[in-house]
Amino acid sequence: MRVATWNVNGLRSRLDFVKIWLRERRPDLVALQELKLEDERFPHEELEAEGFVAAVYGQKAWNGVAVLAREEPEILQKGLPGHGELGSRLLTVRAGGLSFTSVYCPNGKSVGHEDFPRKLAWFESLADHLRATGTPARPAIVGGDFNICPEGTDSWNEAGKKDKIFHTDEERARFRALLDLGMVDLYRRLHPDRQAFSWWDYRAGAFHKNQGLRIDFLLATAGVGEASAVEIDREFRKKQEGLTPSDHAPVWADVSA
DNA sequence: ATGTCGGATCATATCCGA
Repeated sequence: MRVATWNVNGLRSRLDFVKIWLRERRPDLVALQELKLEDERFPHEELEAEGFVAAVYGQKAWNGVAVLAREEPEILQKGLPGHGELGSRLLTVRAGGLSFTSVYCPNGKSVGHEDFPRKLAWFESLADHLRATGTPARPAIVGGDFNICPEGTDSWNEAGKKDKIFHTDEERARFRALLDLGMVDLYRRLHPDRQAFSWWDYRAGAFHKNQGLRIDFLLATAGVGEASAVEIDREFRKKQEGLTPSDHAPVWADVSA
């Protein structure tokens, strides 16, 4: 079974691009983030034509998460309890024999901004929620845009970004706490020394210069087992058939479940 | 280059967020 996560940066603008990727990579379970649309505007019919049934937790203009599955997913959770004011950022379903979560973690803007402590608190609540729902003890995958570089190698400019947003010890401690629940970053486990990024700023030719960050992850519990392949789909950060890509590349993994 | 995107709005230009 192929699972994936992708921050699409606006599903209405990205739909044709997403369809190209779905046809090329044939995933079975996809966590989408940054839909930027309300539930009633989700393109169910077009995605059903591609062979997917979607569960959606949308929001007007900002945020919004969804899961694409091969069979009707059962919704287990919409939203991180206690954090509704930060928008639609979490959706958990039962699909493909897994608990499967799509998360769009808060950006935080900058250290010192009022959003930064909110980001840290959001991560603490995410860990609490996963623990309280017994997620680590079950076959589960949490996929999404975490807006944190867990280690120096996950940044194109670790030295220059020291103590800057996405690179702080505070954020890294919150991310590590998720792993300490009993989850593993599937990409990093299979590629322990590889520097690869999943996001590049649209501005300043960042992609061309490979000035990126690895901030999109598939976190899996022990019940999922080892992935036979995990890739960051850099090809799909490039234009496809003249269509503009998201600023994030998809990340996919082949798991045995 | 504070350089590009997507989306919303007292819209046809400017803002916000990333």
